[in-house]
Amino acid sequence: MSYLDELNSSQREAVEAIHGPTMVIAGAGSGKTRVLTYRIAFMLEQGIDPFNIMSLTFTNKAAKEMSERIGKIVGTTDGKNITMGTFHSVFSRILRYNADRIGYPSNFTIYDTQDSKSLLKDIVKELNLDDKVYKPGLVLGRISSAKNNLISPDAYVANEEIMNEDKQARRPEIARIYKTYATRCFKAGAMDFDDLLYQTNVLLRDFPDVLHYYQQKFKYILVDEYQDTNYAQYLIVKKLAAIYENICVVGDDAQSIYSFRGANIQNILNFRKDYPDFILFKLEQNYRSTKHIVEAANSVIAKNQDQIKKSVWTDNSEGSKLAVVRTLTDNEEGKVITNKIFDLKQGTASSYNDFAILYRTNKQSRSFEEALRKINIPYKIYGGLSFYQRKEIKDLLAYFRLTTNQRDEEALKRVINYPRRGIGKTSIENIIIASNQYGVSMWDVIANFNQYPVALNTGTKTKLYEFVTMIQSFTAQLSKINAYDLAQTIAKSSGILKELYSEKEKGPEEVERYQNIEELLGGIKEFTINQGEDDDKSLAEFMIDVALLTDADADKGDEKNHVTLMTIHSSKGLEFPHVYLVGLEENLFPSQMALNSRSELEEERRLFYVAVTRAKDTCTLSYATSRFIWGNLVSSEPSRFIEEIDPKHLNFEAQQRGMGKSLSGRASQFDQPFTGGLNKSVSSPASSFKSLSQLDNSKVKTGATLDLKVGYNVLHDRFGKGKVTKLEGQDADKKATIFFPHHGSKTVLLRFANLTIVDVD
DNA sequence: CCAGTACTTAGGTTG
DNA sequence: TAAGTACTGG
Repeated sequence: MSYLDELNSSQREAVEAIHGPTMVIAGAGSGKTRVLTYRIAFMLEQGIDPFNIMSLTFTNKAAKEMSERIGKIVGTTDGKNITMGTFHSVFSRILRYNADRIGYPSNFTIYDTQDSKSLLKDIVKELNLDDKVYKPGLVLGRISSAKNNLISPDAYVANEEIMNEDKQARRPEIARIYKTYATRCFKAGAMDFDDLLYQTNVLLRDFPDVLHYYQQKFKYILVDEYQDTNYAQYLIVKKLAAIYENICVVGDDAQSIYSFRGANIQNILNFRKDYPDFILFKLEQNYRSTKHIVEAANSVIAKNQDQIKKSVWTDNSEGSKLAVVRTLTDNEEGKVITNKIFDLKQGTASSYNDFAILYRTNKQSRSFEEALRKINIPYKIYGGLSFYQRKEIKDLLAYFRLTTNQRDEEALKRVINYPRRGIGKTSIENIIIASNQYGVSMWDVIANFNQYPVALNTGTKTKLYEFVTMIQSFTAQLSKINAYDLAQTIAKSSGILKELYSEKEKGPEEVERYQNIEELLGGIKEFTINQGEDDDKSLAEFMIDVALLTDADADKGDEKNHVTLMTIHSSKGLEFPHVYLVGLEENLFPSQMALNSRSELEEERRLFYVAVTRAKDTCTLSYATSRFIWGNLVSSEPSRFIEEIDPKHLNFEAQQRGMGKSLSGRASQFDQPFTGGLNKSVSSPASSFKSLSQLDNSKVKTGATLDLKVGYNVLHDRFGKGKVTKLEGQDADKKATIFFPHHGSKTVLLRFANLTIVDVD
């Protein structure tokens, strides 16, 4: 029972109330994760079977942290038997078990956002709609919010309010796109991220026996970050908890920062309605931050109208006031903050891990990155392109996806001609047309030409046949060899490894790509054998979760000594001794787009609250009086959020001067107009000369008539001397693959390449 | 097929 | 400005 002694009285009450509906409103830094983990430990101690517990989180990061902490307290065996993870991962597994009920294969693919957008782009084209009006991201957003509110394509058309919204936005065809999109996903045996929640709802709605089974299994349900759940998630939880009502939700309305993508604060109010006899616990003591920080944050959030009343307080020391720093430009902001970090680190013997720079938008990272690099401070930027989104990784994964699910159209489109095997755009379009015509998947078409005739020439059919046979040979090995061996086989036989290897000479980016592939294969190797089970894991098993993984899963235990740079959104749930909250300017934070309505402005304010409460010891606020926005220097006003802080918690620092020599980069370009505009008059005549000289270009190429043979040495205009290694195509399409010592292997069309034969060795 | 250029567009982000 | 895509000339 020793761990219970580590809790304060309200924490302890929240831990011990394991029966019936409970809601825990947990202020920032109030020990929320501790309560959740101890609560589970307490349940097990009371004899509750871990198989009957389900604990849901909103992010991978939170899920991982929770599972580690629980493992430590209750031991790994019990820990493993608890159903724990994000909504998406937990319900994707349940969907796989029951896929046949709703007409999906159990090995359905999960489309990520890129896949969804690429499919939507195709559909917009096929329906002959304007791709400027129906931009993939925007359309996906509409579809996503429909699914999050459990609105099917048919219900969408029938819903007047929604249809009117679309009409007024001059996008009346979204309903049609949605319907086509849903059909295509289904045909491909694929679910997008929103489907994982939407289809779970369908499953639980249409199959009472399935619902009953999971109601009995999950007698105890915990939901973290409840303020960030959307309607689809809310309803799943409500249904599963309907019999036993042992449900505990934990959240903080003041930290709700995802309403822009469907999170619904209403869920907290619904909870009161759904379980009138629920017990409410409030965790109000902050253990993280100094008094100045807690009270500064409180004074700002008090300006919000929509909130559950609570008073967060702390027993910690008073600490120092929040510093407010003003700089002239965004570049100077980078330098000043960086120097402050350097000085504080020297003065306090702390580690660079103790520092975080938080910003509203990802693109603000640039000036800090440059400044940190200049004075050699190690840093790590979170966010941006994740490992699993990189092109080379997605390419190889597409082969894996196709191996486990041939109907996966996005995977097929990605690799059908990568590495190049002479299957062109027109051929692919014809295959898509045929697949729509026959109502089958693209794979069905290319694997059964007899059954589904397509407009393709024999040569292309032969190439497709080879491709199909290759994939089938991979599939045949799924149950025979382990994940790592099959992954290796695919990487080699598909030609991807070779392709990347041959590009390695080109430059550091190509080398990195090759290394990324090696890293992925290494990760699969670890997955295959590391599990300690009797049997090796298969590639199909590896693919189950891969679409749901993020960078947080990729870099394992990276305890390097670095300053952290991230957006405020991704900082939620984290804490740092020293926080630098930068770019505090009107129209940036709060974002210009949030100024239209009170509710949007209040979400920005909650975001500000989240940012300030990440800090344990010091918090520095900074803004620049001018900043480059899309190439123009725009002057800016300090953020209203600074004024909203009770000034007794603030310390306005004198403006920093002479930090760097000259304002570098874009700042000096700003000076140019004042120095006479000379640069302008230099550059434009030069470019007009160039276009004049292009006009009288009358060179004529006759390369196609060259009688080339493999082994000839030839001279190319641009690449110099090289040796012909391969010849293919007829007449106008005749092309040669030539190895150039300085540029690697290139394939050129003879019609265009101005080749001269040097010798015929 | 390759590479250079003209043109477009620009929010925060998890799974 | 910067990055990404579509187009075009060789």
